[in-house]
Amino acid sequence: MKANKGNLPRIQDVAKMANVSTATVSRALSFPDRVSEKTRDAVLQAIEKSGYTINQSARNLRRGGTGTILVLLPNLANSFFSRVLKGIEIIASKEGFSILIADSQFPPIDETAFGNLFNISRIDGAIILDGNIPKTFFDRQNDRKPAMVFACEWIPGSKTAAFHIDNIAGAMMATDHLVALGHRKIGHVAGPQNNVLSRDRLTGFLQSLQKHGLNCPTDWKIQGDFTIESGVLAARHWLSLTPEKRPTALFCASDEMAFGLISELNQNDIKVPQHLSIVGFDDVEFAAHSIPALSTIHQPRRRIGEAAARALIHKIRDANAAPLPAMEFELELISRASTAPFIKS
Amino acid sequence: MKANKGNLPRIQDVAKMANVSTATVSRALSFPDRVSEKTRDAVLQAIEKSGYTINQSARNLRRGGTGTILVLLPNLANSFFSRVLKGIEIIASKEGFSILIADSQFPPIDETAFGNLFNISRIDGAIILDGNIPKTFFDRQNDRKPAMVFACEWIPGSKTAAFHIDNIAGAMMATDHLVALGHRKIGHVAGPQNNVLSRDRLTGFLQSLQKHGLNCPTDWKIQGDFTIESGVLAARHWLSLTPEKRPTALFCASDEMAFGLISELNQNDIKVPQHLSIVGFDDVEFAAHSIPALSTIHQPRRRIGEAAARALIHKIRDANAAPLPAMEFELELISRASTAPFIKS
DNA sequence: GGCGTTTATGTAATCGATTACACAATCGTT
DNA sequence: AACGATTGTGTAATCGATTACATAAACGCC
Repeated sequence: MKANKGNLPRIQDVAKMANVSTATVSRALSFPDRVSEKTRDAVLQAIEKSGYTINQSARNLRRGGTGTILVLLPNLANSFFSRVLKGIEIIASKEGFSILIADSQFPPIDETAFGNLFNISRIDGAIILDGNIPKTFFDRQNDRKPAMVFACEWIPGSKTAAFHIDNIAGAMMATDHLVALGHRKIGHVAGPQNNVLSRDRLTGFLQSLQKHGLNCPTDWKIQGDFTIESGVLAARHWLSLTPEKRPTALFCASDEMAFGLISELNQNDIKVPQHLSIVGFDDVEFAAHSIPALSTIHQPRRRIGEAAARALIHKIRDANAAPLPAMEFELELISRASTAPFIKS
Repeated sequence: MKANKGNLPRIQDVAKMANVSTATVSRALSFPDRVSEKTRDAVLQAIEKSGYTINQSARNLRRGGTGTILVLLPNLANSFFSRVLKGIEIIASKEGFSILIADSQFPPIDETAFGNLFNISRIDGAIILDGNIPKTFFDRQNDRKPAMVFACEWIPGSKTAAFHIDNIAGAMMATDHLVALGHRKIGHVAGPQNNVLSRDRLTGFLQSLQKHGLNCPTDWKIQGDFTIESGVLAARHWLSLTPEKRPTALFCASDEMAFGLISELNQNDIKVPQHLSIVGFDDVEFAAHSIPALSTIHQPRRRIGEAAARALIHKIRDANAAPLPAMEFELELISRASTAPFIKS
């Protein structure tokens, strides 16, 4: 009944109520089948009655963990990532982990800040959604590093487990779709140059073209950076081409860019899909409701987050355990109103 | 040089290196002016050389805190909230707190889950972005509760500090804008019924109308719930009215709804702003790039998150300290292309 | 019935930092 | 010079849960 000064019941209080030792209470919680059914019930009842909840700091201290995982994302204020984050959150909270969130790009962090984030005394592991973190960091093998997994992005050649879709396949699906609609002059708005996603999506785009015996002049490969603004710039580039030299369809490496592109074209009285077909990538929230509704490649963002979190926690709990089996994330081409059959003019 | 088995330097290792006691090391870190300059330097140097970092679990256990704050938001996969979250994250990580994120509405949580989240042995405090959490929870005064502040939303009548814009003023600005453009038949697409933001925005809307001697028939008050989909439904409602009985302008309580509304109207060959002017609320990312670009009310989401986090941490550090002074968050009417002067037809 | 095994539980050391208390050295004042 | 106040530092208890080790009881088998 009476608790200690801090007013919160401790394991001792529960032990007293249930007439057992603290060790037994601890075991009843951590290894229920190590105690007899009778005592387990008594303990659970005492816990119920006292309103006891475990003191995580004490447990973490004793167990040598921190109970928190770091989620490093390029930009939190981006709904693409917040969906993934949601998947992570679902698993993490179910498993009793807190989340430490950090943006790597805004504000940009330097390597020292980086070391602080990854400080093993603060976190048990990290989920990294940014393939552009300093490589030197990963190469350091001398000191203790927390468990890590990648999600969505990754570092090519790294042995760290990575959870992401097959971006090459996705880009091929998108491009195939345009070809199937009869387009032969197809361009690409690419993501940032040093990014793995951009690279793979470009590769998939080119592979699809090659498969169909098409090619893409330099003029039709437009450099972007995934942002709406770069989509606007891409539109200006397209507009700057002489009309007969314009592609009739564009594959954009992100929905955001497609969005900015369409917006700017609209300002200049170019209609999508009548004058130009456009496919995006990601199927973000607004894709279904933009004008016109955007054809795009859907990827299961929440499931990716969940898978990454599960794998990380698995690794944290047993560093030497076999990694969870690799996962396939299904992709889907969502054909909406921004793409239409090519019509000879 | 040699560390303990776990391989991480502890405060003892630092103490030994600096030839002082652990107490002194601890003081050098927590109360730098309680130790002489000479020893402080020695300690800092030892810390530097050993790469020592504090073990948060141990500190938390001893100090009786958890070092984590709960952020409760209605839906993480919503860029409005993720911007606020970013502000929170900036302050929290600067102050050494981890964040535990929870969605209150998706998946919905019951009162038990709620109690678990707010368990004081897991968190030091909470920032609540959802005004719809169970009232009974707040009324319980018997047991220990963590420190709390509201952000964006709040519970009317609650004494808990709340950080949010003046929604009534914002709604008035939006409505005044439509009136200034010459509109006299103005409708409103409201947010969910049990929501404080909806309520205040409706109030501001009505106050503006009254100020200008206008009124709003029931038909022109359309019930929504802040989502894109409910904007689509609002469009259908508007379309169902006989043309001469339609409002010529609508104030939408959220940008999302305005977005869905415009999208659906567009499907039905109604052009914004030629046939109907529309103002939104929040100035979310895509507002500037939708077609047409959306006129809306801008609110400083990140600053709200920062202010809330600062206030919460202040309260956690000293429960009895005077609360930080209330803040004013500036609002701004952003006039874009979705609103146009009323033209007699 | 006796002995090895399994099962259930208790005792007490331990994780690493903080801080109450004690003590010594230095300072300021008259 | 003597005494109280101040400053700087060390010793050791403490936060609460976990777990290695010990022990006791119950079981199984010949």
